[in-house]
Amino acid sequence: MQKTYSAEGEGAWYARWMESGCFEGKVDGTKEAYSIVIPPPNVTGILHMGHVLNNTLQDVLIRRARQMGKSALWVPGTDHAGIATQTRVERKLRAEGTSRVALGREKFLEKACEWRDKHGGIILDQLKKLGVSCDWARNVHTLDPDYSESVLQAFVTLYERGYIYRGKRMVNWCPVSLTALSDEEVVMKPQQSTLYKMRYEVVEKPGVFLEIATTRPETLMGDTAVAVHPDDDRYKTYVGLHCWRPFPRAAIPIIADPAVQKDFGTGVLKITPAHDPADFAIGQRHGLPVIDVFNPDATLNALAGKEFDGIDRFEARTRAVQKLKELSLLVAAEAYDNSVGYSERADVPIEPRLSEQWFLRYPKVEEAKRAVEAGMIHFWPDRWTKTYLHWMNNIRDWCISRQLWWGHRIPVWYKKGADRNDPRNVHVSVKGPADPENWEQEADVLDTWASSWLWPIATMGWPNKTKTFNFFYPTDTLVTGPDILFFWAARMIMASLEFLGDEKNLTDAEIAKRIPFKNVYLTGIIRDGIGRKMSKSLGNSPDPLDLIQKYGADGLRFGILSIAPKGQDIFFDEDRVALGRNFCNKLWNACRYRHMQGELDNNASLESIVGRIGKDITVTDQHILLKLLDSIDAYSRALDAYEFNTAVQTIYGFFWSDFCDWYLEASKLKSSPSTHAIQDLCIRQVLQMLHPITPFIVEELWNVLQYGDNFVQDVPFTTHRELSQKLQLPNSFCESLQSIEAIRELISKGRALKADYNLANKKVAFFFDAKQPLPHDLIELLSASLGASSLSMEPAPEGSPSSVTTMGTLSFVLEINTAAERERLLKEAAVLEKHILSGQSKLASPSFLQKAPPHVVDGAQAQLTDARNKYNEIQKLLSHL
RNA sequence: GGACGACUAGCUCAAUUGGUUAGAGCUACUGGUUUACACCCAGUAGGUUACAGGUUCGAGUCCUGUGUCGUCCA
Repeated sequence: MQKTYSAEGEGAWYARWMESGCFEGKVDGTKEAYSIVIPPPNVTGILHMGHVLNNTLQDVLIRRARQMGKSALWVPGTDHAGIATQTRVERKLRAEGTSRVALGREKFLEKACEWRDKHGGIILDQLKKLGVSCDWARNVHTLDPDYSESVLQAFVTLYERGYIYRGKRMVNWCPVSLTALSDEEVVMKPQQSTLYKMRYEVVEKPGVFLEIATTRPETLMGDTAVAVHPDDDRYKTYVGLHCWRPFPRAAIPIIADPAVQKDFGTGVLKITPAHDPADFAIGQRHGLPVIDVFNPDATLNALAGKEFDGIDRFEARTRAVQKLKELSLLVAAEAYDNSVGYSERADVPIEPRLSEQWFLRYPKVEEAKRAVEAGMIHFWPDRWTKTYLHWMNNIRDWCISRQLWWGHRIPVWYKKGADRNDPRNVHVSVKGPADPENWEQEADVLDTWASSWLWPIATMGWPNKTKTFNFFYPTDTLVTGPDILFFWAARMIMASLEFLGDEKNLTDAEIAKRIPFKNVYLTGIIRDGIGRKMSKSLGNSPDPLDLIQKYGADGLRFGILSIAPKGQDIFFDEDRVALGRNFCNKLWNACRYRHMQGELDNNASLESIVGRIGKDITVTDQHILLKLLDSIDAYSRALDAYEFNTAVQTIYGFFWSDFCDWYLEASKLKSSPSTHAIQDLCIRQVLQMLHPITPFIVEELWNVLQYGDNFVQDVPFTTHRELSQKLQLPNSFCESLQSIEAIRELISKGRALKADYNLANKKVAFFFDAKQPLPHDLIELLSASLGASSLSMEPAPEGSPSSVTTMGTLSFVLEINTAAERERLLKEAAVLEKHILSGQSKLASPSFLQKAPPHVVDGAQAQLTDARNKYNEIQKLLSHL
């Protein structure tokens, strides 16, 4: 074995796993099913740290399920990411001197498919480098023919059930992507903008002006009214009159509407129904005309007036303000903080725009709430339940149409040349009309989320009832980020409840059968060292592949899991990955050391190893066995509660501190078949615990130490209960826990004493004045661990450097610096004095003695006694100096 | 404006759900070629648990308020 572990062999192990088909999700009635569907990454994306975290967590769950003897399926796949992909393909076309429009829909889609096929595999290959154990043969893409059919079927079903409608509404319009967006794709950003105050002259009272506040003067050309609150005494007399819109000059009515806020600005609002959702609603109530002065790309059109025609919206704002100034209508321009909706993808302010779109009234909202409230679906951490319910309670219809070409084209056809609003001229079906030449298909495609909300059911074959579906559905755990709780998780719940059976109100039992997953684990968001979200634009995200290259996939996985507390944001630090790599190296070397100690005995099964442990075992042996059992228990409980970092820390602490630093060091004194067996046992169980976390190195070492020919994932996990039954440790062993802890304290004190006298690497003659006789093997251990040239079990001559411990006083003989030794002892005495005082006052309090539980009182008493003993001993030492 | 979360050693995180002297790793510093490992070993230093009150025999933990940061929703 090499002196340093190298992760170079990871690829070879992955290839062997793939060859064997061990990640295949098998329908096997003799086993319990366990399944996960991957949150499909964007097909043209590349791996980032968020993917690493998310997929490592899923891999931990799925590998652990296999170890527990379940038949596990992890379905991988990608989504087509409508806007993102189309934008990138269009960019490429522009670079080639052509365009989407020039090519036409069919040619463009060919190009887009080419692009997808070229880039689409990248992220999947990257995931394989990370070691994830998906059933790759089942890889699904949202634009695959089968999946597409599911998406269209879902649309048709919802249409038939009356959830889908088409209508002219205010939508969030992205002027760059030239498409509508759903509310969820709009992010509010705080802005420092300007509040303009301008005045409109009252038509009926020349010379009288109304002052109006607005942040968007560039829309005033679309004003069709001015509104005040009906109870606003300042303006009551004006209601019913008109005022002059300055340009294009026109008389517009002054109306009263309760939606106007009296205390905002001047209390007078300009009403632009075409460019503001609230104004649109007011316009509807008052029958106002709608004048759309914008083009789809947010330049202004001829309705805004000749001088604005073709001008960009922000330039138009400047010009409109200028013009108001020239007309002496601008009263003030004040700094003003507000929030503006931005397009999530294109990162430009969205325009509220009136357009013809397809909308979905969400189905099964009540049942979806019920599923979570009744605990059929559990969020981890639980607090997300509240966020989920809040969104569900304020849910609004979903704009599902997108003015794109890349995606699922809406399966609606209109009779050529006929009125589209007449239902008789509309055909809705998966296959399309029988006489296609007489119809034209809807141009829009569906929102990508309107395909991925079917992910758990469509990847398993819906609408067909497949064997896979029957066995593996519902899935067990969805692992995802809180940022897509609404986008995706909530919608999947509703979709599954709606589509898996007849349309009706569902009973709890029916809900439980239809839910897509039983648990939702919300990961933290990965941030950089100073708390910023990792993003490509900031350039603060390391490339996971570089990290894998540098530290190995195992190191990366270990590192990221070690800082993944439950649902908390994660401050990424490359040092943690180094920690993971170092741990792998430590593991490697411990195994190498075992290998060097001599021929391996029979390691082929747990039974054979346990059988090799003889009756000759020492206190040290007993101690490590108890610690091993504790660790397995703590590890299992942590993973059951999705506390991944706790599981990692448990293994780390046990293996590095208990096993390597103390047990292996102690066993260097004398090795026996029993100690070899115990080493083999500890390593074996550590490897089992590590398999979900660092699968590559585990597989390698499992082979090196000849634990068996199966892949580790197929070896049944040895639980705490099974192991303790096999070991049959007598209760008396529990004493070994305490005595070893005490010995360790003693050794540490002795080493510190040596270090104080700059003797750390020298052999020293020690004296130990023990309170109670020590067994022979512990004396040996003590002597060796201290680096003692000799160890006399008697008090040292008076005036020797000493350290006081619970077990007794440890000293060595040396010509000492009296002043320094006194200072050292006084410092310790001061600490003890503090403890004694606090212990005394506590035990002097009757209410403490009365109300505190006995074990706490006993503990305080024991502690006080110990501190007093040590204190007295130190006083004695001081008096001899 | 509302909701949720966080605040513990220079940094990243623990603390068995209110119980004995708040622990690890990293960093820093000191010393180490003890034949598994310098990706290592031994040791030292580092804390008024954000702040102010309260409940309690006992508070990092529970309650109230304040502050700072983050996320989500208006």
